[in-house]
Amino acid sequence: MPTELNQSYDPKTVEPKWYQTWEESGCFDGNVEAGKDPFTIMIPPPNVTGMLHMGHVLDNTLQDIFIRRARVEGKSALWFPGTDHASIATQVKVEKALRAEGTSRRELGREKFLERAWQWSDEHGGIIFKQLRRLGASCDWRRARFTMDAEYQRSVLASFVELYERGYIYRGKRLVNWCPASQTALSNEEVEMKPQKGKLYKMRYEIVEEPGRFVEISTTRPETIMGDTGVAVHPEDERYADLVGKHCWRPFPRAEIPIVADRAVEKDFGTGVLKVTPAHDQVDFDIGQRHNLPLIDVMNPDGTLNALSGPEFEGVERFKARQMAAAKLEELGLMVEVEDYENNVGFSERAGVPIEPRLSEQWYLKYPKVEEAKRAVEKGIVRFHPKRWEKVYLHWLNNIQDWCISRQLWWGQRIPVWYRKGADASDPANWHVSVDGPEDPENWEQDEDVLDTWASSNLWPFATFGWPSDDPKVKEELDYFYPTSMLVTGFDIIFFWVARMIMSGLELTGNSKDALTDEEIDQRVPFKDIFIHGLIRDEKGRKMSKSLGNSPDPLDLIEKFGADGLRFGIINIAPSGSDILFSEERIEIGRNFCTKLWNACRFRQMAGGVSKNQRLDDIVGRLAGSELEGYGNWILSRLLETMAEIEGQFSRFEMHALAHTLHNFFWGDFCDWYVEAAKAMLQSEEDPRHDAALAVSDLVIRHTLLLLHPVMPHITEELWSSMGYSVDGGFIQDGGLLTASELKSVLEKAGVTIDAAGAAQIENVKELISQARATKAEYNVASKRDVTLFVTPKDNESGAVVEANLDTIKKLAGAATIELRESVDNLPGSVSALGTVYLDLSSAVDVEAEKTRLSKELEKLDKAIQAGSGKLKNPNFVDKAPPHVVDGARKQLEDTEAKRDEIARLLGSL
RNA sequence: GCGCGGGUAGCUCAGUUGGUUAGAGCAACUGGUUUACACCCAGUAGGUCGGGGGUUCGAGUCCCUCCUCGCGCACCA
Repeated sequence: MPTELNQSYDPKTVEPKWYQTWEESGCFDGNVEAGKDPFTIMIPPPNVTGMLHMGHVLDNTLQDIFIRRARVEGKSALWFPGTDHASIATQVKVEKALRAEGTSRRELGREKFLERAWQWSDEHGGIIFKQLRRLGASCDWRRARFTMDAEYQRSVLASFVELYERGYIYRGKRLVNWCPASQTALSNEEVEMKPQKGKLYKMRYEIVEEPGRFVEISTTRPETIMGDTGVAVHPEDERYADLVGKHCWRPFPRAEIPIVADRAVEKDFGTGVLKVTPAHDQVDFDIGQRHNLPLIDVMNPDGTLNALSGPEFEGVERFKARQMAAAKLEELGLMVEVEDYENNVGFSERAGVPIEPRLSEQWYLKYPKVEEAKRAVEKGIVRFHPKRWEKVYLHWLNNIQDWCISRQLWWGQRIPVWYRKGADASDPANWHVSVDGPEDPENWEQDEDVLDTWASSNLWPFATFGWPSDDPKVKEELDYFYPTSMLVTGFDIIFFWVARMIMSGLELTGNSKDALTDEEIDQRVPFKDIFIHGLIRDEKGRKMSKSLGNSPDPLDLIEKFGADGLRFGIINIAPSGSDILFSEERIEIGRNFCTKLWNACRFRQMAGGVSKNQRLDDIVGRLAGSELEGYGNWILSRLLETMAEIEGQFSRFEMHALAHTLHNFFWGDFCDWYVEAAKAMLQSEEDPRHDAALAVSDLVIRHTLLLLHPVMPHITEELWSSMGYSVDGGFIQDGGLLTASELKSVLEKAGVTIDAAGAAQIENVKELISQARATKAEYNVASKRDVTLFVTPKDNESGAVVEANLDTIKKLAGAATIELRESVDNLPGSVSALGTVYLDLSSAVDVEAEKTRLSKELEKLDKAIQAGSGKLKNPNFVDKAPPHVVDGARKQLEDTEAKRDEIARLLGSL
């Protein structure tokens, strides 16, 4: 039942009301529905303890738009929500809390620590779900999954076991990126290279075989001298050729170390001599391997030096040790010089400290189906939007290295490997790898480590459904919803997450196979379209961050602008694929648009009779048979154009343009022109156009609501119901949005035809009105509503159009009378396609001002004519350009010349 | 070093395959309460499309080159 709208729109009451109604009704539930096409999006799971920030607002608004559009189109839409345990991030937070209490995870022990972590995630978790609800996210909350749920954990362990059995997972001892703060290994992707200002120390080592002779060596890390087990030069470096095979003295602890030749050394850098510390540098490690140099690890896991570095360094923190080592070199007279130096240092992304290459034993994944993952994108089975991200993705895959998946953390899925007690743990014969563990656990010890967070989230598109399982329901749902329709995320996790999901989907969602056909790829990929959006930055282009305090709380913005206002605002300012400069001012447009929509509907309600709105057929029936008047024809043709435009924008993922299209159509075309023109027809109920004008309004509003609903779900739902469109209390999502061509044929079947030529005439009428308004403004009578206008029509047809639209022209231009004349002299006028419109001034015309204005216009037209005629005189243009372009140019020139002549005449008549 | 993206009105951005006199929103300015809306209405002004060269009948759009800003990857101790 339609209800009367309040004077102003209040999102604070309307939005929560509808959200609750929706959720209670189960209308967000995504179910297998035979006969309906599925449309699935898996949410990029936010951190379980995370709070909603602007990035989430953008990401989830976009997802909700696609999901709700799918529902309005009659698909079975499933938006699958959940949260990620964020192993390292969460553990860091819990440990921080423990430190504040004066304790630590080690003191607590694994079991107690995990209790605390669970407690933490229970307390802080779920907040973001509430916030997403407030934003209007239409997730199927029944299904919400957490990556630490028992069932999900089993999926993760099952994937480990499966990949192990298929030979992709192995254990290896090598240099890893070690984070001394979190004391865990990290993957290459978790290391961020940052330029650092430091020192380059040039020192000298004495040659053992030639006392008194020294080689000079540059280093940025003197604290690792104690781990040096060699010195290397380039094999073709003549300066040092005679030294290769000899030895030099490592100053402390003093020892002889060999001089080797290796191609990894850059001749031209520094002195061309490299100190080799195999245990603390990747390049050095490789050199060491090639020359059988021993490894001396001089550091503890926490970044302090150990006993091997000598008594005076033992227990000293690494940066302190650097200074001490430098001082000691000075003392020994071995320092040659120290200069300021900037180089790139790897930082732990989470803990923010420099990582330490460290030798340790870890679990690695050799990525499966790399070739297929490339092929999926190269062949367009999986498509990035914008397309340029394909290159980034492929580049990463082309340089892919095995992934270190074990973490020395406790919060996460514990690696499902057991080692036989008392046996050689390095021998796989003594391993037990399974989801449930050995049957005689007393004889085994489980691996202490957990898996990298991303090693669990990369299963998200299928593990959430219960994979792997023999349950027919799981199979049925996967068959129906998987591969999912699209993924919406930021470019910052293309490597971390997107690429890995594709590879795990390819490997795990079917039988073990060495190679896949294109068809198999098509069935196994986790999604078909990847919509990559930019990051939100502040108005100065800086990243939003807590420390800068430049990140607004989305809930404050919702308070101010409403969730719908914020949603529209953020989409409206988000250019496709590049970063978004956020400013609150730019969100206002969303709130203003809500208000406009509300008021336009309120205006329509005041005219009465909205109870006849229910079905599309009802409205179309009210139009049937009668011929559409000009503006009605025009706005309906604009509606069909707009609908078609939006269909294209959805298919091309142009959400930014979508917002503009909707805004322009509803505000610029419907409110500013149609409604204003319709006022003239609504003035009297006897006006023969009265009922049709109402029906046209109803048709436009109905479709605007349907088109806008994905972007602004709450207000459109409220209006859908208040304006009487709801059938038996049904939601707008069941409104059955037709395509532009479907709607066109529905109208045609009812005898309502949209006439393109008629619509073009109205565009001309609009132009004439604008010209009249401009002339009035020029003479400072813009606000007078009783002026007289004269029109000298261009031809009979134009005259007829003006006659036919006389009352709306009067209304919209603000004139009491309009007279059609053969000619008019001595009055200011403007030229339009239909003819010249003059302003009748009772007072004298400011001839000089008018001359200036017209001369300026004349000048502009002359320029255009010159360009146009020059073009047409050019035989090359006439011969080579396609005929329609030449005709267009000719027509253009004629029109412009006519306009020029008319203005010249006006000017002359003054 | 390799790669990607941007440089169009004061600001933020559109500008499909090259084809009318390059658009929008905001800000500015002028004038306004008319059957909803000042979160409004009407109007005005503002751009040699980063520079240079080329292809073409025709270039904001294609090619080359340079400048400039941002980002990613790699990395020499």
